[in-house]
Amino acid sequence: MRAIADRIEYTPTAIYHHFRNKEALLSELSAIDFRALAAAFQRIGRITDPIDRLRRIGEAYVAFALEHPMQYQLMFMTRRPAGVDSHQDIKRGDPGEDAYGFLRAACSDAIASGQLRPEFKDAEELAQMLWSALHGLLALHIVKEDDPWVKWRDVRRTAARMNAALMRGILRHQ
Amino acid sequence: MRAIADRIEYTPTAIYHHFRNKEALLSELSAIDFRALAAAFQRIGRITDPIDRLRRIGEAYVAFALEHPMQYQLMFMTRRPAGVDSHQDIKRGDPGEDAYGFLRAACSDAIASGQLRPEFKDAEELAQMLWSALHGLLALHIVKEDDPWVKWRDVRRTAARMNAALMRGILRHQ
DNA sequence: ACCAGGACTTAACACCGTTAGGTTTCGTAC
DNA sequence: GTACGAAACCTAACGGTGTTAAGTCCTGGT
Repeated sequence: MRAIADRIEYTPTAIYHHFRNKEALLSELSAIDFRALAAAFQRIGRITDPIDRLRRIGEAYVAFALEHPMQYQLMFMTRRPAGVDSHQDIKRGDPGEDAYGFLRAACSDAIASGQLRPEFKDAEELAQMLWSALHGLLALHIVKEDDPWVKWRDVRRTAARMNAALMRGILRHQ
Repeated sequence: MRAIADRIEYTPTAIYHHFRNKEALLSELSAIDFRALAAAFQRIGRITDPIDRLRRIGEAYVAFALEHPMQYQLMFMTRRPAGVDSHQDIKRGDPGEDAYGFLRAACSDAIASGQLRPEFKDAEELAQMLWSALHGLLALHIVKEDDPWVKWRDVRRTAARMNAALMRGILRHQ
């Protein structure tokens, strides 16, 4: 808070007239970033083949994380302590919902298209699986970037291979 | 540090006679946990089929993370700020190396067995892919446990599905 | 008996998020 | 034109954090 105050050339206390506390400020920043991710997904549009759409979502997700690593950490790698929402918040839709909803919809469409193996019939579970896999690569790369015992390969390439393998693994044919 | 001091009924400063600082203490705790994970992997043994071995490693990894979530966070979800090693440390093998090495060896064997698709010929990359995918699920589940916009499915089941899909996706036949 | 060194403590430092209380600024109503 | 209320902002301080300087105590070896 003091560092921010210095940067904006105000007193630390000034910030508290605009945000309830540090957590509220970070939540707002995180919400902005979530809207940016949702916008990036929206730009993909409703590609008719849901499988292709899933592939594109994966690519866009990796690109976003690599282009905005700090934001990515804030959004997906720090626990946000369950907003107490002291003065009854409008409780408007969580901004994370949009991006996740876009992925879930694509998963739902993919299931409906009948191209997936029969064990994949829960869109929520499928979405969590695909999302998590890519997240793991990005998160580990950030956290264990300079751990000597892992010689990191190019993340973009590994992510592409992972995405391809995962897609092959869930598809009914081939 | 003060909380730890309270628990062990010593003064905070007493800790500094055994550890250079908080980071050194956490590093040591992390190292202990890494040795425990390596031991769990060692217990799997050298199953002859490397594919089966990879599957078992994945299961053991998930089990470890779910049984020791705090330790998992310390090991894989917090950045450890590149040990400055002021007074020349013995630089003995990083304890994380053992567990990761076990996985990498299995990947190497899998590649050598010729059962994998031709694009997978880098053991390091393959290890990072398989490890990351499972890590992502576990990490997101911890961080986004009570975010309202994700209805989390049973992690163990999702992990099993992910593992299976990933294996199918890297295998040459089927 | 001495003393070197380890184990431990007291007191304090600088930093952090946060708050109580006071001051300034400014748009609006009379 | 003045009064007023609210917003914007500041000073000073609180309690908490990791950390350190300096001193005390205890113990084992010569």
